[in-house]
Amino acid sequence: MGSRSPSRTERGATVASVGPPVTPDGGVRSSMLDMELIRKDREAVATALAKRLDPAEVNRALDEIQRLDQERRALITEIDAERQRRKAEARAYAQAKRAGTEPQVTAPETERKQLADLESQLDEVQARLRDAMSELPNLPSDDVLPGGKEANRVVKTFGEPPAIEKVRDHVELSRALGLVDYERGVKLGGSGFWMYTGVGARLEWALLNYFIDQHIRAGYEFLLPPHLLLDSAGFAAGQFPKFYDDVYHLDRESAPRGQFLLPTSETAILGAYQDEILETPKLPLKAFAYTPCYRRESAGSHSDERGTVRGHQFNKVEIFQFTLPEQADDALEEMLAHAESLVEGLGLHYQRTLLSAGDSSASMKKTLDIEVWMPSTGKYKEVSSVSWAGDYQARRAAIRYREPGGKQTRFVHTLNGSALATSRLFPAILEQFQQADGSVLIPEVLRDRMGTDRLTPLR
RNA sequence: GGAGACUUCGCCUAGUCUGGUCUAUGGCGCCGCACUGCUAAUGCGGUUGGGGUCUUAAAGCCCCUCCCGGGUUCGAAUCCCGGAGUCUCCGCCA
Repeated sequence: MGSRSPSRTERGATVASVGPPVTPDGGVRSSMLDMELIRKDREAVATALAKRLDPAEVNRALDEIQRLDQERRALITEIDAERQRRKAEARAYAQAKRAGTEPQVTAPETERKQLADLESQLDEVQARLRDAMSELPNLPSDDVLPGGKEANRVVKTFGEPPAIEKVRDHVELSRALGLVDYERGVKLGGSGFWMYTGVGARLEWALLNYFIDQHIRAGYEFLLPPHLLLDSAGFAAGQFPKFYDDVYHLDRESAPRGQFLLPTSETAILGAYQDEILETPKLPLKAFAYTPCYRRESAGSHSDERGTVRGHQFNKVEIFQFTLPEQADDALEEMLAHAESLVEGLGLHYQRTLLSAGDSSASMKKTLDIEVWMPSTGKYKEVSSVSWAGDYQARRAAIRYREPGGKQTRFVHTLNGSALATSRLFPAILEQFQQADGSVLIPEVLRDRMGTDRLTPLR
């Protein structure tokens, strides 16, 4: 995979090709946004993008893209014509030879060089086009508000903050109940790691199993993917190039092909279907996966991110759907309701927030967070993010379906949602269900799995 | 880690030794049509995926695609080099 130009990551490190492993011939993956839409209705694209980017910057990027697109098509026309000529000549040569006449050879040396020149020009233009395109985020959905965090809207609330006389935070509770060994976790993995112990490990596992059971019941297929993925999967999900430096990479020595530890199993589920044409009757295709998630996360700590709230490795179950475009709305609602039913099943107070354009991740048209109440900080903390990517990820991953009746292929829509991340539910459970005597009540749905209805302090 | 076999348009498969008429064979599946009271069977036709061009659209035309990348050649599924993957055997190993 040689000729692709290096791309720059956010922190300025030059990395070798994080692009898709396809020929740079303008294949299906060459656009992240629909190039035809940019050609036909640039205004609409610019307006949508301006919800999350500086308008001047958007215009500059679109100018560049359209210029490269034109250049690309001009080169292709030229190259195709040249190839056609040479094919015709080769055929004439063969015919002449068969007929016994002396075949004509026409200055092949210079011609070949000329064609090679054009081809390398095209390679370069396409690499630049792809780089420019892959920097562009998805077009936010119509109902998503422009702006940053301040434009997020709470759209739903479930339950009430529990009345707790003297709130103890989850770190204190975990220690007192013997659930998490922070010190030994650091001894093993360095700062940013912890170790669940004893009943803490059981609680963690019970949560995961509760989710898994519910997803199976809801018709999602259970996947346990590799945790080490090829770069192409990171690109497809839209995590690369932007977050290239935020994941753990193996060194060239041990992984010559470039592999990284997945930051979420979303990357794996999407990547699993790269380059495939899904059977239309099987859509929506529903799958979920459990994996730990590995993230570098910037160093430093906030008072409201103590304990297990933010770390380099945490457990998450991820639900995912591949749908027809017209099924996406319903799927989003279904996934949200499903994820929320898990939190409700645990009896936790939470709210649903519709994220603004600027606060949603770049690959998504629309994102809703499920945020659970943390008594110790008096804030809500995200335990799930449910998103609709439209065809953005499907384009990058080349995942299509066939139009019924017609034989045209189209890109599927993808949706994903955490369901759920335990590292924040765990503290929320401890804090919301703490009792005056220092014990913590176990949510009913976990009691069978835990073999107890209450966690009591170690003596 | 070592040795060998292999990778062809959804699946199976012919073609690779001996480069051109491969513009890729045949079967299965799928789609359409015909026949039949219905089903089955049969017959005929279609069926890789991309890109470019033209068009209101469709059709057409052109280019690429025989695992990937490079090379040789007027011309590569076919020859050469590098890589990936699969299988078999051997070795090693939590």
